[in-house]
Amino acid sequence: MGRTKQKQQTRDRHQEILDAAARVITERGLAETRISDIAERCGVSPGLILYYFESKDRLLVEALTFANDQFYLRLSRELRRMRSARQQLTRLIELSVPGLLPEFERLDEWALWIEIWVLALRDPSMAKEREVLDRRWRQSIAEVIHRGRSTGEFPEGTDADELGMQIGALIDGLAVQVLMNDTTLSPARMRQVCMDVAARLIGFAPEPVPA
Amino acid sequence: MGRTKQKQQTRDRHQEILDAAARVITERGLAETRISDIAERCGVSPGLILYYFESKDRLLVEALTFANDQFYLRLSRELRRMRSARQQLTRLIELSVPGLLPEFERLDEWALWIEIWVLALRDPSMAKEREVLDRRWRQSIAEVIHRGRSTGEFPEGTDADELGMQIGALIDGLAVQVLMNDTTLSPARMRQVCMDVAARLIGFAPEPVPA
DNA sequence: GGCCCGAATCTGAACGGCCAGTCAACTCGA
DNA sequence: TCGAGTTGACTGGCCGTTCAGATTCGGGCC
Repeated sequence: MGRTKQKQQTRDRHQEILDAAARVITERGLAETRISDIAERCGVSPGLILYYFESKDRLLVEALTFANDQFYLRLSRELRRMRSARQQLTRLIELSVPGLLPEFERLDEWALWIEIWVLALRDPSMAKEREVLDRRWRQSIAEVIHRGRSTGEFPEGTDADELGMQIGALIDGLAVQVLMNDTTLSPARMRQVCMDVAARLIGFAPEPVPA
Repeated sequence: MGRTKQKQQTRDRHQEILDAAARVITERGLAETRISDIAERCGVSPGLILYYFESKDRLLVEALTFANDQFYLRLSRELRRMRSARQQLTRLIELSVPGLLPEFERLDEWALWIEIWVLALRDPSMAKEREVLDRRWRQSIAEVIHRGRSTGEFPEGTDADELGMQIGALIDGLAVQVLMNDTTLSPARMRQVCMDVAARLIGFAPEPVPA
C-alpha cells in the first residue's frame, strides 16, 4: 500500500507537470513556454521540473504526446457509448472541430497538433511519436467505417483505411482553418462540410441541411 | 535613372534578406533561426539586418509571406500555360505535393506554411496575412473548377468555392503527412489520392490507375 | 576630369536581459 | 537516520538590439 501510494504520488507529480505543460503550451505557444511558467502553474519551484524531467525539450515532447493521448482516450471512450456507426462518425467529427464543443473548458488540442508538426520536422523522437499518433487517429475513422459496413449502415466501396486517410486529411486541413478564426469558415460550417463530404465519400445519404 | 537604380538596389537588399531568411527558416526552423544566421547567409554583418528591418519578429513575418508569394507567383505562371482545366488541376496538385518535383532545388514551402500557422495563432498581423494567403490558395482551385465547367470538361454541381475549400483542405492535410515522411503516404500516392478524390468530388472520370 | 560633402550603407564590438540548467541546503515522512 | 522530494539563488551562455564609427556612393562644383 505504502509503496503503491508513493509510486502513485510520483506518477501524479509527473502527470501534474505534463498536464500543466500542455496547458501552458496551449495558452502561450511552445516558443513562449518557460520552465518557470510550468512550475508556477503547478505551484512548485522551477528546479523541481528539472528534477522530474531531464531537459526542457524532453518535457515538451512528452507533454505534447501526453495531451494527444488524453484526446484519444476521450474520443474512444465516447465512441464506445454510441450505438450506430453514423452517430459515431458524427461525434468523431464534432470532437474534431475546434471550438465547437465548449464543454470541459476544453483546450484546443489542435493548437498542440500544430506545435507537434513543427517539432516533428526536426526532432526525430517527435517525428516518430507523431506518426504513431496520426496512425491511431486515421485508424479510429477507419474503424467507424468498418463498423458501419458490418451493420449495413454504410455501403461497401473504397477501402476503409483509404477513406480514413482521406477524411482524416480533410478534417486536419479544415481544422487548421477554423482554428485560425478564418472568417469564411465557422465551426458549425466545418461540421456540416465534414459530414457532407464524408457522406459522399463513404456513400451514405447526407443529413438534411438545417434551414 | 540614378534614383531608380538606387531604389532598385535597396529593394534588392531587402529581397535578398527576405530570401535568405526564408531559406534559413526552411532549413533550421523558425525557432532556431538567428539573425546572425540570416546575415551570414547574405554575407553581411548582423547589424545590417536590423538596419533594414525594425525587428527580428517583423522580418520573420515578412519573410514567410514573401516565400508564399513566390510560390503563388510560380503557381499562377504555370497554370496560365496550361490548356485544359484538367491539366491545370493536375499541375496544381503536383506543385502541392511536398517533394514530388525536385526541380529548382525547390524548398519545401509546406514547412514554412506550418511555421505560419504557429505564428498566426498568436500574432495578429500574421493571422491576417495568413487568411489572405489561404483565400488566394483556395480561390486558385475554385478558378480551375470554374474554368473546367466553362469549357465543359467538368460537370456542374457543388458550388466551386465550396469545392475549393474541400479540396484545398484535403491537400493541406495530406501535405502535412507527406512532409513528415509518414511511411504510409508517399508523394506519388498523395498525388494519386488527390486526383482521385478531386475526380469524385468534382465529378469527372478519374485517371486510370497506373499498373 | 578631379574634388568635396552629405547621405546611405555597412561593420563589429559591446550591452543587457533572459532563461535553462546546477547545486547546496532544507524539509519531512518512514 | 536516511533519502526522496523540494527550494530558490546562482551561473553561464546565448542572442536581439544598439551604437559609434568606417566606408561607399552619387551628384554638384570648379
